[in-house]
Amino acid sequence: MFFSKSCEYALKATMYLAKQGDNKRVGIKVIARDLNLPADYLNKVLQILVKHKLVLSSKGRYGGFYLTKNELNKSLLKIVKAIDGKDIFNRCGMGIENCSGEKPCPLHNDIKAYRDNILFVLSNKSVASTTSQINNGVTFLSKKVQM
Amino acid sequence: MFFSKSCEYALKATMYLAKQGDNKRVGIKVIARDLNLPADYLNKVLQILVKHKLVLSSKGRYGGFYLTKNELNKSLLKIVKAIDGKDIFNRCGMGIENCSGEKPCPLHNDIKAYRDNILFVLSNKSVASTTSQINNGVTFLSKKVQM
DNA sequence: ATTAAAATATGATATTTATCATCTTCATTT
DNA sequence: AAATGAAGATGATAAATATCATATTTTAAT
Repeated sequence: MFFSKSCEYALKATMYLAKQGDNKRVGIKVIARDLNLPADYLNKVLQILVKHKLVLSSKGRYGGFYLTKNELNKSLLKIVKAIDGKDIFNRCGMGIENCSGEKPCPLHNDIKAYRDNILFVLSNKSVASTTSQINNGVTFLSKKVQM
Repeated sequence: MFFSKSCEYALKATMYLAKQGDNKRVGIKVIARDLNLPADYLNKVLQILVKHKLVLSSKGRYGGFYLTKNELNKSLLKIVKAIDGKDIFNRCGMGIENCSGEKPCPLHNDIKAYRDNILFVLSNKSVASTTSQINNGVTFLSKKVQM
């Protein structure tokens, strides 16, 4: 309905890493177990984020995925765009090719208004910003209450 | 990003039929040609709408798909729900199973606001309401300007 | 009655997305 | 240096969605 599954996984995983704090390396198996996600698939997704430098990784023993201050300050929008592509926020809601402000589809203005809004939210929320609410038990990343 | 292709096709086709006016029967080939959509697939989609009584049809020579006042007054939301299912507006944006107001994911409130807005628009816009703007050249259903 | 033109029903194929599995590369510990 | 445990790369499979194709049923005109 909104993001692809890959994108959902990417968001969960980065928020999860953020929650673990600065520079804490976590292996894919642990992330997948805690978030209840298929490990190998999540791995692929994270590798895309690594390529986009939205997540860091180190190989070898005691390696894993992690974030530093730099990654923690990036917006959630960057995660979304890295996985679902740059123009999921531009594509016409009715699938009309050259739908635009000048030549809109019947839903263009309605959809655009609200989309711009969510775009704004995602571009203004940093990965780090989700952590405190999660730690306070205000929001959750999985069915299970705590990890 | 929002609706499935099937749903996009359904919306286009009903708006197209609305534009043709009351009781005007149009065959699938003509609809598909005018909207630039794959005819056989569109056919399948329209048959779902027929089953939901959102579109009427008559078989045989001079048959086709059409709308009456009754169908014209139904909301766009009904089209969407018939094709993409009842709960595309409820499913958690991050894919968390029991995400809810009490136990929200980190994006719950933002996404909910967005979706509620779209839901409101769709439930308040009738199929017929899209016609005049299309006829006035304010909005469009396909690349081609007129049909 | 026959025929033609339409929807309806159904199944096969293709494409996209998601998942599973395996092998390679690399860094760290011993 | 060797062994281990992690990410990285790649390919195979499965599932969901979209598309293509065909045979059947129905209606209306002739």
